[in-house]
Amino acid sequence: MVGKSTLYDVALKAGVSTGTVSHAFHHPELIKEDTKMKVLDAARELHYFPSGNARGLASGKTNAIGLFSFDMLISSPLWYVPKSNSDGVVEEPEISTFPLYVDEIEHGFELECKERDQALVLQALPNGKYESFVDSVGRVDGVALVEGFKPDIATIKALCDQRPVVLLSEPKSSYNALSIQVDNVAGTYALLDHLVLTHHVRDVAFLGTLDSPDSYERYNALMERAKRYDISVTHPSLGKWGASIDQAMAEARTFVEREDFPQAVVCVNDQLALSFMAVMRMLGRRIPEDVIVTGYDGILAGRFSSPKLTTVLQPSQAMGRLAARSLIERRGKPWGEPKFKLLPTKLVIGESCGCRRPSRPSMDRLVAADVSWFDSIKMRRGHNW
Amino acid sequence: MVGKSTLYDVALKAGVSTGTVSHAFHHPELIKEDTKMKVLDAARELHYFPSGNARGLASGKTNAIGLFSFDMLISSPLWYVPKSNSDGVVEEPEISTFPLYVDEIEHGFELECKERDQALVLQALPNGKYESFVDSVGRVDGVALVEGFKPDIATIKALCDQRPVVLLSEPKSSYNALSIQVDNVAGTYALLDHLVLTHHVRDVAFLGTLDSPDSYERYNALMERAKRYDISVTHPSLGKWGASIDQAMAEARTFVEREDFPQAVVCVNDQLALSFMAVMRMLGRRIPEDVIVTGYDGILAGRFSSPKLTTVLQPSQAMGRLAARSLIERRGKPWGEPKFKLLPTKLVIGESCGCRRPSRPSMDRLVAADVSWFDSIKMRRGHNW
DNA sequence: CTGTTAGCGCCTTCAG
DNA sequence: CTGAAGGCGCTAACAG
Repeated sequence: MVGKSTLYDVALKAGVSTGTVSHAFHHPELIKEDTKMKVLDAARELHYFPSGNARGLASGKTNAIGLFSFDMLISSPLWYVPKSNSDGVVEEPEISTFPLYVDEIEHGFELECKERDQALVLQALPNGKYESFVDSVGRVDGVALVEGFKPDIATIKALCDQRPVVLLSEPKSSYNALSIQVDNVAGTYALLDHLVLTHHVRDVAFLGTLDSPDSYERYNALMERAKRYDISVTHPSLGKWGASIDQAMAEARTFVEREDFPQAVVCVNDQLALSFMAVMRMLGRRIPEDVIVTGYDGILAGRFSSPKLTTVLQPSQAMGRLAARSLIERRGKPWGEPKFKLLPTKLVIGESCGCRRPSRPSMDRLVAADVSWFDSIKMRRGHNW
Repeated sequence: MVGKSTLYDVALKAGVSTGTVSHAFHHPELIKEDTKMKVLDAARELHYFPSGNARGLASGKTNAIGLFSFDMLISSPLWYVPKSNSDGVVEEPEISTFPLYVDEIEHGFELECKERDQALVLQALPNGKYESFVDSVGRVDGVALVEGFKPDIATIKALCDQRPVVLLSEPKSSYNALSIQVDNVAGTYALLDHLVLTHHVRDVAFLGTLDSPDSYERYNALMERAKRYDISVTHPSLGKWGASIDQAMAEARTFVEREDFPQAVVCVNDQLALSFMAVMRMLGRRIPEDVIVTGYDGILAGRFSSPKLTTVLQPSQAMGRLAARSLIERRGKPWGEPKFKLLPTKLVIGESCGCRRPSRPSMDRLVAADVSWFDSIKMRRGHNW
């Protein structure tokens, strides 16, 4: 009863051989309808759940693809912390979360898998932990690695020769993998063009550490474009910004008092931009009147911030979908050569750059704007409302 | 080079036996430091990735837990479709998504797995497809099933005797599984109390099909509580609401013209509530002036809708976390008896019930309200800003 | 059409 | 401390 039954049990019960049982599942056309039914019935009665491991081992594939990240993927969301109301009515017990950049990638990945009926294994690997990485890789037919991975380079390279690998947010490489990246350069150019041409910005600071390919590209592109307008770009250190809110306030205080405090602050991502805006506000500075702030990524929270964040939007979901699709289509076959795909970015004008928007986004716009919104809602529970 | 190397290759290269290699990985204390290093080096040089399947087969565990849903999990999000601006400035290329109820559950599940360094397999199963279900189960040591599953009852029951199973949004059952549900009754009571006592509602309609344990409970609780106040509850059919927006408009039109059109509409979930509000608005009705609308779940979109949605909030993330944690702690061992856990709900007052809020939620509140928001942001990229 | 059998890659006693 | 060997549950030839 409690014991798990195996293929042998099924064969025994059905009075056939194991080969036949296997055929009944995978090559039903090879056996008689009659015996097939016998087998299926037996399996059902025994509550037979085939072992995925044994299957995989025998057939040489795991039948699953992976999305691994070495850092904080799936992790800390952007909290929305409700304050208890002045009249005491509202006191929400659970904090809501805004999906971030990697969440969107992940979501796209999942959507694609779901639509293709693919199993997906998600794993967050402790950064730099060689063994866990090596371990996990053996569990999937192909894997997408999210930016931030820094295990042994040679290992990654070898992996690319053994199975299909997608490198997300990575520039063109010499690995036999598919690297997918967004067009940071075009996005940055568009951003600076807007700041300069529309808002007459003459000096900007780039905020954020250069610790990923994206951040490098963004910084470099900004420097590059700045030459064209002959404007200055500083890159002030954030110091202990991330240590605590007090530390961030301290850093911000020194920053605003510098005589080269800029007209515009280009943050390396939306999270930083949002927290920077918040801290500025706590210091009594207004945005965009006192300082213009922009971000990168286009996360949902930025559309509901006040002021609405001007940012360089990335097709994060599309990125995730593309990764999954590519992996699935390779069916375990590694790329024989380096591949590269550049996804477009798009400048999204908010209010934090000084533009005025007609109104705050509201759910009114949802339906009014596009019926597909409605269609998407109704899908969820199989039209059962 | 391209061939995947196995344990044998490593043994050969290290000049030891396969058993020793295995020991080097799993029982290093049993072998000499010296030979261990030899093995590890060999493995590294060969870029040896152990087969998860073989490991699992030999050790009898998959080392992963699953989150399965039989329907639309991970699926259609609530789109935010940006309209291109009147001044033509904004034309956002990608639609953003609001996470829904199941997304929050999933997120909690993932967070818990990540924190515990657990691999997680996600799979959306075609509803009622017995085989794919049976297939997928063999890939994990334990599984959480999201509401909406309707495969062979006996199969589920048998599964519960073989591995740990968590049933989400399911009432107490006789299965040897852990069922987790939210307190719909208390939530509904609180909701109706508020509507009656604060807004003097005398008649309400319950909107939504009764096709899940939660929906039944909500409806029943509403009926029950209504007795106490001696008010009437209708349950109008939504007809082809989900078919298209035109159909929904048509349904809504007949509904508003009924002479028993109620003061308040209690929708079975937030999505329905949001789309109902949208459709009402398209028909020229105001909310809450013309009709009060409420939902269930407490999804993020409802906090940014206009008017802000009054709803019965569920601790969805906590539910996901609890499921994952329970599964991990069982380590493949099935529950020997039915278990049940009831999670609390909380009435969240918005504006759609007629209450007035001091202000629209804005990102200002984020920091002002709670420093933990800041802390949560900074975590993301390992403090590297 | 069905049965037989040899692995798949690894782990784990059990000898040595 | 290390090597040898059986077996985990299933698939896929290959016979019959």
